[in-house]
Amino acid sequence: MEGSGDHHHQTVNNGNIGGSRWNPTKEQINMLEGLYRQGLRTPTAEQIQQITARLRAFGHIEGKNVFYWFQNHKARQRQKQKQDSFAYFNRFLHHPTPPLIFPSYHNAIPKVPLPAAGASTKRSKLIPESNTSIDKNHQRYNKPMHHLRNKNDNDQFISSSSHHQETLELFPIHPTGILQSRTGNESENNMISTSANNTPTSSSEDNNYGSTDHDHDHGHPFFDFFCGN
Amino acid sequence: MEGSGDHHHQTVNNGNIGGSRWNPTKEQINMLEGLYRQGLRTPTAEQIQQITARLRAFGHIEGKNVFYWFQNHKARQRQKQKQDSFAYFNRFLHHPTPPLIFPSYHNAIPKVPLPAAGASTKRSKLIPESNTSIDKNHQRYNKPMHHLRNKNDNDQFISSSSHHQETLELFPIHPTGILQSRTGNESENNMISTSANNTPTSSSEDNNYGSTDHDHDHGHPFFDFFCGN
DNA sequence: TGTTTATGAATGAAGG
DNA sequence: CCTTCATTCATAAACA
Repeated sequence: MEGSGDHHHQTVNNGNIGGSRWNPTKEQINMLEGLYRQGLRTPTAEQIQQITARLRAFGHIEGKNVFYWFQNHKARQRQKQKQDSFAYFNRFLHHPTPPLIFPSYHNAIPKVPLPAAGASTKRSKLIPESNTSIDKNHQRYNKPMHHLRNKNDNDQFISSSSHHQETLELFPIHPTGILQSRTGNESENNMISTSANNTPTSSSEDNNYGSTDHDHDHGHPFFDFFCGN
Repeated sequence: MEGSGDHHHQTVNNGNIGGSRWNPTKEQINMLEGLYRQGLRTPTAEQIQQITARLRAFGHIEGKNVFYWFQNHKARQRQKQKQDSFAYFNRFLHHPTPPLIFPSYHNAIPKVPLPAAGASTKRSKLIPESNTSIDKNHQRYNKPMHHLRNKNDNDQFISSSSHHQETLELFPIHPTGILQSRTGNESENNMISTSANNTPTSSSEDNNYGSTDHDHDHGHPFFDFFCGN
């Protein structure tokens, strides 16, 4: 029925055409919201598959649309709610007259998150974590520090400069022709090159080098800019 | 007009000031991508140092930026690949006319070998549990791919091949009281909790489930067909 | 029809 | 490495 009229200028793109961004139909949005209200926050892959499949009956839709929708919706509900709670809180501050006490037996609490509820947002951590650790075995960069940066040259945290090495071998001006496999040996020159005949040939299996290289089509020097371009 | 102030209008923050998050310049991205295509996936500490040093010539940048960039880029490229393979795989599943009959489809998805890439997919992890009932349903949507202004018809996502029956529980019509899947078990879920009396069925922010009738386009509970039961 | 708002999409940054 | 959150960008939609 709803499809016969379509008078609600649902705009175009429902038919998947256009190429612009996905524009959900009312039905799709209703369903997504319904799911969200049911508690669905971050659907799994399977869930997304199912949702997408069902929603497809109402118009073009892809898995990523569902994924993004939930991401955005959750994030925005949260931020909106944050503001609300703030306003709510402010109201209390400005209004020393609470409307009424919540009945204890009736649980319809408006759930006020209260921005500063102690252990709130864990993301706002200020942990005194001085990361900057290196893999003991491979001298690998481990989680960088998130804050407390020098704003200058704080990159030295990486290596203890125990062994000096060519500082700029990473971007050789001349095509050395060898694609390094860092990690192979700290002593080795852990730098990539702009070579064309660089086949990982993975000497070391652990070396995460050409494992899934499905997107590298070496054939031309990419680093001309490094060299001068 | 570019004489001395060769600052492209790359939005802001390229000058390092501001304190916001790193906003890579085009040059920086080009170089990073170039390195990536050359096979660099997880640069070592020294490599990061060098890369950072080089890229700093184009704008403010820190080691952690490079570190994160590689991590994100790698992960997202992989996701993209997964999406593609899934779309490819799904094509057969959805079409009543597959080029050939499927050998087995009960469980354990046959890792489709990527239509366009030779992805060896040795990373495993991405799926088949097949046995052991540990299945905690951990397979999540791995982020959709981001096609650069390119409209593609691929959707779907990682599979996980879990033939688990959770399929039906995804959309419970009636408030069973249990959250269909893992959703708010991450601890942080949603801060609120003034009373700690949170009902699992209803998330947190939106507690108006079912009755607010803001979604009445169809004359039937939108989830009954979702249930597909 | 130009401006504002809502929201899909992308990605840097972390946490675990 | 994988998952998730926060920000931001881009643009269709809503509005006056």
